[in-house]
Amino acid sequence: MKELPKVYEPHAVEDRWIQHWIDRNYFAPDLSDQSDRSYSIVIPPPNVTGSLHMGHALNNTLQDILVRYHRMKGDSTLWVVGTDHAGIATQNVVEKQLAAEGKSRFDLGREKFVERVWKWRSESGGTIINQLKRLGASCDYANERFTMDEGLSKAVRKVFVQLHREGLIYRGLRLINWCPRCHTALSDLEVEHEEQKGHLWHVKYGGLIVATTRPETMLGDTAVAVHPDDERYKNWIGKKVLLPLVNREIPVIADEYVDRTFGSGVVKITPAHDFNDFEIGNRHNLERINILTEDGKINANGGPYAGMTIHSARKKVVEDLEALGFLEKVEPHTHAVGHCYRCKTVVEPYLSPQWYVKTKPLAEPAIKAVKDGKTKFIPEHWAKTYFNWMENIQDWCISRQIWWGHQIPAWYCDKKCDPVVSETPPTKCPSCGSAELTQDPDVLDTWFSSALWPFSTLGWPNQTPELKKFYPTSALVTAFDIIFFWVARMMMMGIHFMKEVPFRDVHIHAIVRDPLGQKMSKSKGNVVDPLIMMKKYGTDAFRFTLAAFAAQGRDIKLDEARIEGYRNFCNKIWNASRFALMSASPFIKSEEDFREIDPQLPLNRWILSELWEAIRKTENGIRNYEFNKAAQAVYSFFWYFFCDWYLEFSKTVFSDSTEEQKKETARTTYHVLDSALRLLHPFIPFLTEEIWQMLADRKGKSIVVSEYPKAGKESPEYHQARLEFERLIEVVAAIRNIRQESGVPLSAEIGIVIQTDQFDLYEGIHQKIMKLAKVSKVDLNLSLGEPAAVAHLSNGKLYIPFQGLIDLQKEEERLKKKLQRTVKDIDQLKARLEDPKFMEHAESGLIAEKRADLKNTAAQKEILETGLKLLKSK
RNA sequence: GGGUGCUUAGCUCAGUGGUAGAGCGCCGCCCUUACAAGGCGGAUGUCGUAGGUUCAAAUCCUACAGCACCCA
Repeated sequence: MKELPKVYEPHAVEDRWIQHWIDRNYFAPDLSDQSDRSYSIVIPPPNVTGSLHMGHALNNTLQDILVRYHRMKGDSTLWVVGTDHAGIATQNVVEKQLAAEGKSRFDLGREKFVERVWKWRSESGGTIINQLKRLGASCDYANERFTMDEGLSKAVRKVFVQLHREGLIYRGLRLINWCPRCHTALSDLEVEHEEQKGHLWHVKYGGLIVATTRPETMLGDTAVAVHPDDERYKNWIGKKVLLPLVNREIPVIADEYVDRTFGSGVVKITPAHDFNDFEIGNRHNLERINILTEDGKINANGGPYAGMTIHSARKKVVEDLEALGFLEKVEPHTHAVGHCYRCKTVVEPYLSPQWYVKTKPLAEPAIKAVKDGKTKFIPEHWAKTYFNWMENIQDWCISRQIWWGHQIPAWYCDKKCDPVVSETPPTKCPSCGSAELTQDPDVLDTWFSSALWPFSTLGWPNQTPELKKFYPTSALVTAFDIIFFWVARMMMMGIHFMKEVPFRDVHIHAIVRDPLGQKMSKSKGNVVDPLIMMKKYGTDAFRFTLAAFAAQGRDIKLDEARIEGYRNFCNKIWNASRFALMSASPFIKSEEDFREIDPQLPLNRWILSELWEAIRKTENGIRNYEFNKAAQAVYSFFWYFFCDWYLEFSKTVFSDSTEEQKKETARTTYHVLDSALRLLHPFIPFLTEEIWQMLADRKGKSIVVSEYPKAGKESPEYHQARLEFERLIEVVAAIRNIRQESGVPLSAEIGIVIQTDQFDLYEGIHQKIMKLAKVSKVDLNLSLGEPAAVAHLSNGKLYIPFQGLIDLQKEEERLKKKLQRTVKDIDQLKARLEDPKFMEHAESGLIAEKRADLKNTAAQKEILETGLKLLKSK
């Protein structure tokens, strides 16, 4: 007999097992496996600067459930882990460190700065990986990847060069989104639009009134535009107006783009500082006047305003306009302003030469792949979001003016020939032969390398066994907010370079929100730290909570009370196991005693059949990404069927049965517990391993690589056992109800009588009724000698003779309450069955069902009325 | 402006055509030798509003309201 503490203490257990699993290499894929049963997932690589937040916790818990499940199913399973170099974010971190030392990156120079980032990475970059381990994530840690690894960098260069050769990467001078703080271009996606209260200034341009939200950009105006059909301004088209303050003559042009209803219907055109204006400028061949520096200050083109920030220039321009009488009026106005997704600085449209990916040719096959079902979104409706973006995709600006990242493999010669794009540094310019070559100083967008993640991590461009076995990957698990950033781009690159989609399934899961439903963010200060939750309630309980919350199509408002509830569940598992070890272990010698069982007792057959049902439901849930359903199935099986009923019933066997029956029940207890642990293991890895090891000498094997439980076939005998236990539970519940509601103290001994014509159903279960319902005597079909409390059973009637124990008043109330409900039910059922339309249209099975319901309810009513009569006769 | 999702018990959420469910909380009774982080019993809902389809609607359709998010 083994003795365990009463309360489960998770922390020591968690630390011990994760290390054990890693040491034993359980998470490594089996490449020698010759079958084609493989399962692979690549982790959405967390930023190397990151630390585990709720989004990671949920994302990786779900992946781990999938991966552990498939590993137990015997699939050759690989979960690729690694981090993303997170160009701008990481550079910001190190620049901040430098700033604290009073230095900038320019003081160090590029080479020294990059060295410094690498140093930072080797010291602090492992944080999030360690946190993943604490979460129990069963990744292949032995083969951790990093987007700046030599192998992955080689893939990046190869992709760049090939796309360039194919004309899918080009360099162009266009407007880009410029972050004046990060000093770099951003892609459209990296700009977050936010509604802001601003003003609409109405300014006199000669005889015209122009409405603008950004008066300072007038320094770069090269036209004003009206709608060609706008009668008010027909005569102005082709004329010139004088730009105030700047005193430059600019043309009045006509363009369909102008919204006649906005402001005065006349807009200023600043081709170098507004995306729409840029397009208009191209159409009308307008001059582009850049008025900003890279710091976001007014440059020399701004005349007297040069050197001012945008903000102060705006203020001064407005003041000057007003002073000179050019300001017609000012209105409050709300408009969307773009901010840098990394540092939240307002971004500026800025004219600058950058590298682009021509996305349309890549997007088309990526759209088709989803339409053809080669990749499936789960839930399906996210495909719409994907299509919507892909079908309207813009060319992707991939160059960044920072130092940390993959430097663009393009070189320029001193003669200004076309750039040389090459995987290795060229020695001379192929056009002019010059050996004076300088590499493009820019680096690539971080998402460029993440787009290659599903194949670059598997060794591409080398044809490795991993690539062969695990590409395409089985599933990608992520949140909706990076469908564009990442999922779509992986689709494009994967299909283009591998000729095959990067993953079969894309499961889009919820976003974790705070209790008020707001997105968690550091700036709002509403973040719940998963590490604190894990510490407070145990990692297993925390993981189970996330799974239980992970219903498709709804965000998660994290409620700490739920975590506490599942902490209690873990404790329940612990104590049920404790009981099993105490009561059943004397009958168990080894695994052999409970691995295969063929029980004869209905009790044991019944729990097996419930176990199988739970296995089917859990497995279905996992396979369909319905993690909440899977969690619910395994939770209710364990707590309700196994603990509340089976273990309680088993006590009657252990206290009063033959040795043979005890042995069978012990073996079943172990078998069911062992299976339940394996069923729970993908959700609750640590606790299940701990107990699984206690059940028997596992000879060094781990539950991690144990076999996933299988649902057995339900024979007629098992079905019979199930019916018997449904009856039994019904009787016990009825007795308990009477006891409690009619005020019979637990200490009081009561006897019961069951009247039934299905004798055999109740014959064998007296002991169990007596034990669970605290009954001292059960008689079958005995004629009643005295008045009794009554209850209806599916196959008979239950009587509890008053014996002076039942509170008559309370019993009357109980009966009346029940009767009331019965009468209501009968009325409803009758109305249904008497409705000719219902009888005409409803399926015959349903009608039969309703008839049976009515018969049953009528019998119930009858017995309750009998009960009331008995009371009166007393 | 275009789009998506949500609105069910006090709270957090399941529930895609047949008499509304779970956890937590609440009200009783129990320290019954696995577990008080527990056991047993109980109460609780015009399923956002208004129409429509249907024999039958939380569930399908339409409109509206509120909330959240995405895109421009």
